[in-house]
Amino acid sequence: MNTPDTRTEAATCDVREVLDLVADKWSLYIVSNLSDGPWRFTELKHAVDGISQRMLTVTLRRLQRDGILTCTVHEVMPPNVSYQLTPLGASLLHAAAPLIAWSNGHLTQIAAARTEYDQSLSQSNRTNG
Amino acid sequence: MNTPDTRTEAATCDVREVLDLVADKWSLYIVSNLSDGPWRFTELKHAVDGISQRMLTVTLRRLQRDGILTCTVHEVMPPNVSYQLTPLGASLLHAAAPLIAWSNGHLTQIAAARTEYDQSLSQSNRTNG
DNA sequence: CGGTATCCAGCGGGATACTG
DNA sequence: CAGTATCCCGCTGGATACCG
Repeated sequence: MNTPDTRTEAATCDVREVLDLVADKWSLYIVSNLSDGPWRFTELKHAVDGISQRMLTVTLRRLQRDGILTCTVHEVMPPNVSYQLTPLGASLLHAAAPLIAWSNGHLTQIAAARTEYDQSLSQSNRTNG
Repeated sequence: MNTPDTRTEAATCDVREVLDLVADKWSLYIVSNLSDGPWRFTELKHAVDGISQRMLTVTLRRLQRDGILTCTVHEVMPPNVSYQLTPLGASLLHAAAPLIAWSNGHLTQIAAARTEYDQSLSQSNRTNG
């Protein structure tokens, strides 16, 4: 068992099965929001901007199934359901934190790269007819 | 300008624009493979198991547009095209490394959580009719 | 060798209406 | 309040054929 060096661990096919956890449209938002503690369904719906009721339910179930969060139902009227990260979920958020930070830090750089690429494309289009 | 504490940076809507870089089916594989240095098209096609010619081209163009990698064309016969990470791409891979490592380390735990969840579902189905 | 072009199936996900 | 159910559109991505 060697200690891994600076070399990045390879992303194998198995990894994608797990990366799909956060590779969909909403999971990382939800997990990120739950870092504070338990949230109720409607609170999440307002916090996660633009999510539909259906996708919130679907995504929560998926994350619950994968052991990322727990769903606690208080059977009162009106119903009270709260979601919070499991230790596994917290560790996922912890692992994703550098990538989230990287995203926040490189938004403008990437936007610039896109603009430059698109412009160089339209330039060559004019040149080549 | 406060120094961020242990609290995870929030994933805002902007972030998804960037996370989409790696949230598709193939990007992270390709970026991960390119950590070694420049690769040619066909080499990548063999390294990234299961990818089609079309998806390799599409994904490489997207990553190139976003400034993650560069495409160098040697106009000889037969054609020789090599791809390699930009500094931006290398920093992306660096930021994604913890998440990739987390995925590798929790494959079994997540599979177990899924099995347990599915079994508890079928149990309650039998109970409730 | 390294692409493009075209066609098409599957599913992610939005809108809407209904329920306990 | 916290969901389900249904419909449907668009995009991702696979298969295949052709090109410089």
